[in-house]
Amino acid sequence: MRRAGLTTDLVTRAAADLADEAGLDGVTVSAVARHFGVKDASLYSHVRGLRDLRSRVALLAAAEFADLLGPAVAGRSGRDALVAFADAYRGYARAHPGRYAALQAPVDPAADVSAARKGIELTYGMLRGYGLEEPDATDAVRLLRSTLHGFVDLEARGGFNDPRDVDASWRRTVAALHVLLIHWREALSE
Amino acid sequence: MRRAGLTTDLVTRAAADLADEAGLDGVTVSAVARHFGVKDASLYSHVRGLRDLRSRVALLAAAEFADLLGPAVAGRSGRDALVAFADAYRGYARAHPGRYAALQAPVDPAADVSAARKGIELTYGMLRGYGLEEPDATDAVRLLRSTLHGFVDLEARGGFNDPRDVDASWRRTVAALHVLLIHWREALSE
DNA sequence: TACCGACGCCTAATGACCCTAGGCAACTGA
DNA sequence: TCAGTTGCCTAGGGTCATTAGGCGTCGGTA
Repeated sequence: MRRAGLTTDLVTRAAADLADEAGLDGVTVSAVARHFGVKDASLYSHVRGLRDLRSRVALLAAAEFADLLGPAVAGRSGRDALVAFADAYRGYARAHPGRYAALQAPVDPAADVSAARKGIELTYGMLRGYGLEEPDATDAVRLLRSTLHGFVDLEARGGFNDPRDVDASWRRTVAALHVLLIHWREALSE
Repeated sequence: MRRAGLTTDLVTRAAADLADEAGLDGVTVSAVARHFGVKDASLYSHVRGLRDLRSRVALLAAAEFADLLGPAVAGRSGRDALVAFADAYRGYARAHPGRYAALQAPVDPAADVSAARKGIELTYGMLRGYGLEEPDATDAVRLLRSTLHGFVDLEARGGFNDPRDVDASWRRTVAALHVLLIHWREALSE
């Protein structure tokens, strides 16, 4: 009987692809097993279970995401960096909706969170060009993450029904964030 | 054998409460049946199935949400209206995380979407005080929804790890949105 | 009050899916 | 070549969604 030649990595990649196609809820042990033409139980040698599988997808996505965002901001600053960062962010979420969703799921505390932290650090680094210091930097990062995530999440769920071009709204949104960050100090002294 | 006295409405309410306690994924036919001390199959006289049940929770939430947001903005305008709106928005999401999550799920096309539309209209109405016209209004509504939803969603998922006070970040975020809306025209002509 | 029809809740049964335990065969390296 | 590892399997138990069909309970009517 031929072996399928599974590995933890192969299984994780298949799960990630499945997530993008069928949604994060579509990532099931059975579905992945089916994809490899293998019985459910066979996957348990490579993956601890469903939680573990989804966790691994999240980790994979976090690494990919950071690898995309890093180059986007490298060598840029200010508005250029923000636009590149935001476009890369939205681009990933659109190209890989399931992976992006996995990214939002609560992380297994035992997992390696370095990739996730790298993403946050990239955001802080990008904002350094706007000259914000604590606690403003934290507030600004939160605002930025909120807006980008919110837009992308609503878009993925089909939350924008109006015919008005969503791309245009996106550009406006990113532009608005830029204006905000520039005038942060003077506008928002508490 | 005593009857439990179920109705579609009772079942929906129980499901909504369950969503807030156990998350939207915790809303299952079995769990609701268990709550009433009834067999799973018994619920199918009142609800078409799991999809229908969750749909009804979303509808219930949409109505509650609109009933909360409406009074919050009534009689206010400008910054006051925005702050009241935003605080009511976040307040609902925090008090009813499962209902809020249900609100984001794709709506059954056959369902009554009037409550959802009412929420959007409230947002447009609130922005009227800022003197925005199309297409700026649509862009502004999208930015607003994105930021509020993003913040609330990240907060619910425990996405804000820093010790810095999340309430303070929220106030800053809402203040930032206000500044943005005031200067929308001059700052963002494309 | 006695009956009757409607329907509320039940049992039974199927099919997904998650997961564990234990076995055999297919690779791997000495 | 042969032994050990381990990849994948069978068997089996549990939860959950859903359908079909039955029975007893309740409200209304004679």
